[in-house]
Order: sequence, then structure tokens, then C-alpha cells
Amino acid sequence: MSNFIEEIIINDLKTGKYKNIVLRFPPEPNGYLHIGHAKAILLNYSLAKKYNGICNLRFDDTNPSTEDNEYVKAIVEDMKWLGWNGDIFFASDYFDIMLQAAIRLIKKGKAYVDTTSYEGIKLMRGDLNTKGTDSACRNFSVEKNLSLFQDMQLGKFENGEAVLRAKIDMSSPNMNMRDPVLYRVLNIAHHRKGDKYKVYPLYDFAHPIEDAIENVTHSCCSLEFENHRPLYDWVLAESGEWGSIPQQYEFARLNISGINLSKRELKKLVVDKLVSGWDDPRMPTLKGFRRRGYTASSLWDFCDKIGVAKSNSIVDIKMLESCIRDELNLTAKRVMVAIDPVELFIVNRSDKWKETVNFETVINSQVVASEKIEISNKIFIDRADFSIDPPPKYKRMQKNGNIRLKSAYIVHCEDYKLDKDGRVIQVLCSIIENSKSGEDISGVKASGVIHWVNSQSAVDIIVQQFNNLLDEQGVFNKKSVIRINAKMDKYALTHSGPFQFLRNGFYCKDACSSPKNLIFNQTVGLKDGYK
RNA sequence: AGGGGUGUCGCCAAGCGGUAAGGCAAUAGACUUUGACUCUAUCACUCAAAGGUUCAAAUCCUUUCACCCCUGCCA
Repeated sequence: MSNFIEEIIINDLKTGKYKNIVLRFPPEPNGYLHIGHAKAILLNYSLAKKYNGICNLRFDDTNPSTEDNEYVKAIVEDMKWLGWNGDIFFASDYFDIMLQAAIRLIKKGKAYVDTTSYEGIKLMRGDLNTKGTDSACRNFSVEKNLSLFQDMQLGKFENGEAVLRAKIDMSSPNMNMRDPVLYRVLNIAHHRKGDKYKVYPLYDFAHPIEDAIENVTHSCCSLEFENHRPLYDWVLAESGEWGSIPQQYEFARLNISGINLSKRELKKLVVDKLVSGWDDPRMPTLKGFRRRGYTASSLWDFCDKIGVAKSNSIVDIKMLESCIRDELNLTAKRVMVAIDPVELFIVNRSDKWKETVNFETVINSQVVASEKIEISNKIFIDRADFSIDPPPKYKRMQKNGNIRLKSAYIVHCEDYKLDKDGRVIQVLCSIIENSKSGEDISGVKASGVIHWVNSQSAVDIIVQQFNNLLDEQGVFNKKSVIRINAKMDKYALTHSGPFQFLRNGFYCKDACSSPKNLIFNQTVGLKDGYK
């Protein structure tokens, strides 16, 4: 699978434009990484690995008002979890170099200090159909600009009172070229630099310099920065002698149907405590996916399959689900769990009866595991596996039907009992003699197979199933998590997971699960061929 | 006529002038003591539309249409 960026790299290597490639993933530490970031990380990292290059993690920490060390820590953790390995850099460590570059620009007459108000600058920028007008400050002398910029750095201006602007073209059809702001005054402590700096560079000025300092060769970002590329190039061309000139390339960011990846929305959910945190299993953050049972390798697989291109697109969530299913199908420990359990009582066996059966896991006709479990006259089954009024083609239990209990006997359903609300509380069955799994000479044909849990060794657990966190309008979905009581055979507790709860889905133990309060998260359901 | 992008199967996505890869989904069937897995088959005479160039066009040219991005001292 190749993409247009890889083609560029192959070509640059072939023509000798670069001997070694240097890529980077440059998050701003103002939130947690989500699956959209995984696409960018995996793009950069896998290309670096494939072509013998390197991929840095660089924190683009140029705006202290939104950033925090908590995020730095979390991002590093997530990068490691994904399997990334490389050097970590901070844009804030380059602030002095950037300041020197800004001064070079001023000396060349390519930048000036503007003391016009925020509103004034906004007005003079014009709009899409109107050219901008020059600021009165545009023709300040180099000396005056130098002095003013010095004053900005010394803290002689309040926030918003002065900015350093590039002198480019106020009539450019590209709004980004209408004398963009390079530096603003921000009297805010930086999470790494404290109050050392009073001015902070803006993305458009900082980013190309960061890339150049790290000798980045291919600077990949998302589509909305296409209009910034001319400015990226301008900064590098005008601000000094950079050893290498990186090139910016843009690709479409990830969208997945049913998943909202807006950092703002996600943060709001956390702040409003509608979710348990950034790692809530419903969150599309990497920590959320991990807690939900997704593996890093399944995310790699997913990113590989969706490709990288320039067209805005929305990937079907089924694609992601298929990736994790494919992996878990091979790794998950099969367990029978009765979800929303109903008691099944065997009428033709005594209370003292118990027998051992061989529970086998078969994948693609291969027995991959075998386990001894016990059955008695009282077991639990899924409520959904019994129906008083079965729909057409129902292959589960109904009155007078014959159903195989997985790995055990075929049973005949004699009757059922309801409580006063009409809810099934007990299903009564009789074992069909000589129908035991593996030694069945009964000649009876079961219409289906269901799983079960022996009452004597059952432990209570809670399973959590998930739906979209937000609806199309971005409103919190109160049914985004459904908690259901279930019964699980305690032998399963000796395994750490991942699990496949037979005929239901893949599950993992939740981070908050404890021996007294066992909680399992549904990573993804099994495909359901029932029509 | 502001500028910059993108339009190939329901959803992603290859394709780079020589006659439409692949994945997901779907459908049909086989297998099955998981309605899972696995297997087999089907699924774009057509590439946003219309013209044109060519022996040959999704690929080149022209025009049109649709959608996305840009008027932060955010990134």
C-alpha cells in the first residue's frame, strides 16, 4: 500500500535530494491523542522506518495559554503504547533561535512591529473580496522596529498591545500572506519556560523553523494548512540560512462515521464529567480505545488499510471494527458468559448430579484450546437465547425445541416460568439421554447451539456495551454505555484476557474492575449473520 | 472570474495515455457443537458532467457542476 507522500519520498531519495529522511509528529500539548492522531503518527513513523529515516516527536508548545505538562506526559505514553520510538523535542527549546530569526527579518525590512489594536488589524486585513490596507506601522524604520520588538520582549507591552508582523503583501488573495502576525505579547507562564518569555511565536512562524532546526525533510500536516504553505516557504526563505529546507505536504485528516474527533467536544465531555475521563472506554482517544480493548497493532492495521490521500472522506466505523475483530479472533480466550442471565433447570437430573464436559475452542476447523468445565442441573443462559414467541428462523431455545448446550447435552425444553410481570424467570428442560457432546448416539438433531454457565461456579460480573458517545448534532448520548448483569464461570478469572464471550463479542477487563466488582468492556461485538 | 484544494462501486482507495487493483460492507452458497471464524461465488462496459485531442482517455485540453479550506494576536 503506497500513497502520494511515499511516492514523493521514494522520488526524493532516488534523485538524491535527500540522503536520509526526517519526519516528525508535532502535537500541541493541549489535549489527549485520539485515533485521528494515530493516522498521522503511523504515517510519519512507518515511512521513517521503511525508508531508514527517523521520526521525531516534537511538542509544538508555542501557546502557553492552552498547554499543560499533563498533556505532554499523556502524549508520550500514548506514543510509546503505539510503538513509536524516537527523540522528543520541544518547540519552546527553540525560542531563542526563533527570536534571532525574527530579528534577522526585521533587519532585512521583512518584519515590523504593529501597535494597531486587535480590531484595527482585523479591519485592515480586508476580506475574501477586498484587498487589505497597509498599517501605519508598516513603514517604521528598522531601528524603530528593533527597539519596539526589544520592548515587546522586555514586557513593556500588555497582552494585545503590539505584535510583530511579516511584511509581505496586504493585497494577496491568500489571507495568510496579508502581513501575518509572527509574534504576540503573552504575559502568561509557559509550562516549561515559566515567565522567561513575554512574546510567543505563532504557528506559521514557529513551525517551519522547528522543522528546519530538526532537519525535517518532509513536513506532513493536514489539508487545512494548504493555504499556509506559501507562508511556510516564505519564512524559511527570508528568515535565515537554514541548513536544510523542509517541504510541507498535506493530507486529509481522519474522519470515522459515528465518531466525533473534535478536541473541543472531547474536552467538554471530560470537563462536564459526562465521561469518566480521557480514558473512558467510550472516548475515541488512544487511552479510551486501549481501555476498550483495542490494541495498538489493530490501529496500525486500520491506518494501513484506510490509506493516505487528499480527498476529504469519512471512513466507515465497520472498517475499524473489522481490524480489531481480525486480531482478537486469533488471540481471545473463549469463555461462556450468560448475559442478562436466566436460570435453566434440568428436570431429569438430581441436585447432586454433576458432570465434566470438554469445552473446545474451534477456529477455522482447528481445535485451538480445550478446557474441562462442570455442568449441574442448574445453569444460566442468555435471556436472548430463549423466546416465548420466537421469530422466523430462530435457532435458539423455545418451548418443545431441542437445543444443544455447547459442549454438553442436547436438551428438550419442557416449559418455562414467568414472574408476575410476565418476565421469564426459569426455563425447564430435560436432558436427552446419550446426546453428550462427542459421544452422541441419540440420533436427535438440535436446531441450534447455545452457551451456558454452571450455577455452582458462576460469579457475577457486569458487562459494559457501548454506543456512539455523541449523536449527529453533537449531543451527549445517555445510552452510550449500557451496563448489564451477567454470570461468568470463575475459571475464566484465571485469564487476563482478551476474551471472546461466546456468540456475543470480544471483551476486556475494565481498568476499574476489581475482584469484588468485576467489570468487562465490550471491545466489539461479533458479526451477526442472523437475518 | 477572490485564492487554494478535492471529485474512481454503499464506505475507504489503487490507477500517472493502452482498455477499471485491493480492503470494508453487502448478497448467494459451502462448512460449522460460536447465526463467529474459514471457504466459494457475485458486486463500476464505467471513473462528477459535457465537449475536444488521439488508433486508444479515469488518465491530456476546454467548459460546467458539486463539495472542502482560507478574513485568530489558535494550532
